[in-house]
Formats: sequence, C-alpha cells, structure tokens
Amino acid sequence: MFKKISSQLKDEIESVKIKHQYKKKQFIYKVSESPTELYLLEHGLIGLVFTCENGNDHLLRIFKSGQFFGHRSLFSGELYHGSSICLEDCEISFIDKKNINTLIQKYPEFTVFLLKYISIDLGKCETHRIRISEKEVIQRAADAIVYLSELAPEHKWTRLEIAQYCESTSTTIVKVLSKLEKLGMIKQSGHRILILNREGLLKI
Amino acid sequence: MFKKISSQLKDEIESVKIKHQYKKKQFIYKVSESPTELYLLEHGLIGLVFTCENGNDHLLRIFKSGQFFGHRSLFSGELYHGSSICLEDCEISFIDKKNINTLIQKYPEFTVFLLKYISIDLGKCETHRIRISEKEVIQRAADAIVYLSELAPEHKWTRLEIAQYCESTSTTIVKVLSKLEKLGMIKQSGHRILILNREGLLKI
DNA sequence: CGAATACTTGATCCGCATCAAGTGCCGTGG
DNA sequence: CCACGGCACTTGATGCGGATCAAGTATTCG
Repeated sequence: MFKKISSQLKDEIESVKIKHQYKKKQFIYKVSESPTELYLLEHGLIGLVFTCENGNDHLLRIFKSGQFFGHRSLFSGELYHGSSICLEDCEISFIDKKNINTLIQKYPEFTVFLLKYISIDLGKCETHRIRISEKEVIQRAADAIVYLSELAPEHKWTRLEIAQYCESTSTTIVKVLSKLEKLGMIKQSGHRILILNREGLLKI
Repeated sequence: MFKKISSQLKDEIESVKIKHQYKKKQFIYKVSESPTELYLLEHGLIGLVFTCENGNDHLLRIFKSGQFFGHRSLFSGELYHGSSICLEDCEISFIDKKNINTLIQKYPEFTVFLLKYISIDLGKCETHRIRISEKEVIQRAADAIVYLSELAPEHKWTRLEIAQYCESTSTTIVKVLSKLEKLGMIKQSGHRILILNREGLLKI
C-alpha cells in the first residue's frame, strides 16, 4: 500500500523537471500566489515561512534536499498560505502542474506517496501546536535545536531562525541558550551551537 | 484533477461499510493504538483530542456528519497521535483497511480526494499555529466561537471545549465571553452563546 | 578592514494561567 | 413534578513566564 516511488516514476519525473538555481534569501513563491508547479529541492535548504502584520516571521516547515515542496497548496486547491524562501543557496527542479496531473493519473503510487508525506506533516504540526501551548520556552527551544541540528547539521541556525521555528523571540532564545550552556547541555562557540547532551535536551 | 467522489465509488463504500452506534463521551479509538480501519461519521459530532501529562485536553480537529476520520494515522503509517471521542451521540461506519486498500487501487480519485482533504487540514493547522502565538486570547476565542458555532450550530459548545480548541482555559474563556457580551458582539442565555456580530468578532 | 548582521544582557511590564470560593443550571429519580 | 446532586459557569486575587525595549558587544563576510 505504501510502497516507495518506483524507478520508472523517478525516471519520468527526471525527464519532465527543469532545474533552476537560487541564492540564499531568494523566494521561490510568495504567500497568496496561485500554485502552478510542484518543486523538488535538489540541493540546499528551503523554509516555508509566514510573515504576520507585525513583521514576525514563522518557520512552518523546512525542506531539505530530495524533498518535494509547494505540494500542499497545489493539492488543496488553495492559494499559498506561506512563502518559500531559500535558507541557503539552492538548486530546485520545477515540475509543471500539467505534468503532475499526468504522473498522478499514470502512477497511483505517487498520490499515495504524497498522501503519506502530508499525513506525517499534519501529525507533526498538530504535535507542535500542543507543544507551543503546553511547554515552556526552554523545552520548546531544546526540542527545536535538536530537531533543526539533526535536520540540517551543516546549516548555521541563527537565534532568530530557532525562535521562528518554536514561536519565541531571538532575545529569549539567547537567554535560554545561555541557560542550557550553564546546564552543560550545549556549547556555544562563535555563533555555532554544539549539542553535548541530546537526551538531556529532549527531556528537560 | 480534483473531482469529487464518483457515485460508483460511493456505492462501493456503501457496500463494504459497517455501522455502529456510540454514545456521547465514548471513544472510537485512543492515542497510541494502531489504525485498522477508516471511519465515516454518519451522524453526530466527533472530536480529535490529545490529553497532556497534566490532564489538559486539546481539541485538534472536529468532524461532522459526512466526513471521514481516522485517516491521517492510517495513511501516515503511524500510531494514532490523538484519540477520537464522541462530542454527541454518533452513528459511525467502519471501513476495513483491506477494503480501503482495494478502493485506493481501484479508484485513484479516492486517493486524490483524501490528499486534498488532508492538505486543507494541514493548512488550517499551520494557520492555527501562527494564531496561537500571535493573537491575544480574546481574538482566538472570538475566532473559535465563530468557527465552532458555524461548524455545528446545534451543538452546545461548553466554555471548556472552546478553551481546548483555542489553547486557553475555561476560566479565561468565561472572562473573555463576558467582555465580548459587554461589547455587544454576543449574547449569553443559559449556557448558550448567540453570535450578534460575526464580522466584528472576526476582526477584533 | 569596515560595515552590516548577529548576538548579549539587564530592566520593565503585561497577559493570562492558576487558585479559591462561590452561584446557577439542568437532568434524573423518587 | 419537584428536589437534589453534580457539572458548568462565574468572579476576583495573585503570580510569573516571557515579550519588549534599550544599549550595548562580537562575528562574519565582502
């Protein structure tokens, strides 16, 4: 039922996709636009962000190389509810909506794959929603740095990005990080954060 | 691409589903159990809830008659991350996992329908996540009573249920409701809440 | 090397959770 | 049909987590 994408489907995706290069901080699409294609991140790191009226950004989802993005709005039939921005320089493949249509008709497994992919993300988001209201900021921050550093160990996560991921502020994250360092859970060198006690962080 | 469910598929679902009766407050499934079927709510109201260590409940999603539920964990391949409970007396149809498999193979449109359904819910959850951290409780409560009363106008939403939906507490919701009443936005009679100014509530 | 960006630290303040001590509805059984 | 028990609601007092503001210092990158 939930088999992986077949090599035949992979080949077909290869043949219709078109590669583009992006620089850090460039947008792939912006909130309220209408989806016209599916994106496949070949290399780099993408953030799905939402900017509030007051200017606060929220980091809703993060995509790493090999992952599709821009799929939620495409399949829900809605306008984008957030913007996709490069957190690093990226290489991104575009797959036109027409081609996606064809692939979905031809490969039912592709739809099942996407269904599983989104189902997992819905679970993550609902779990996250509970954490925001139940856990104190130090717990949310600890979870966040473990999650983010394992998702993209090579990325230099800033205090602001961590805050945007766990619904806090950069000032508060700085204070929390220094508390975690005093507890011996992490080590800060330069702007880098090193995790010393992963298990400890997760059960603060 | 995103067509509705065909009458042929509907008939087939009819032929394999098995109806069950439930009373208010009964659970259909509980957190951490393994999904074995898909549920279709024929009549009543279902809440997807998560109970924290401290006993606080969170109302993640609400299903009304005609909607499928129990699908997220089924398709993500995970254990249930929340429990389904009857908010009212319910009539529920069970569709066995085996039959779902068959239906998905036979009707690709069914998978596409489910993909759209979950994509919309992921959007709702991410929007909700932002609201929790950005909006004050009076705005969240105002949104919540509009949403809940339109979703199920006949249901007697309690202060606690409203709180569980918008990440607050029943005490706070009571105070907020009396403030909204003073503003002339709503009217409380008995335990019922009447919306007097829908637009006003949404843009507080 | 210089400028921009990222980080740091302390002071202040406020929203809302929590606690406590009630009152009022409402359905149930006698 | 009414009384009673329980659940839902109400109101005020209190405390604290963390946002916000301000005024710096440190890194990094072109």
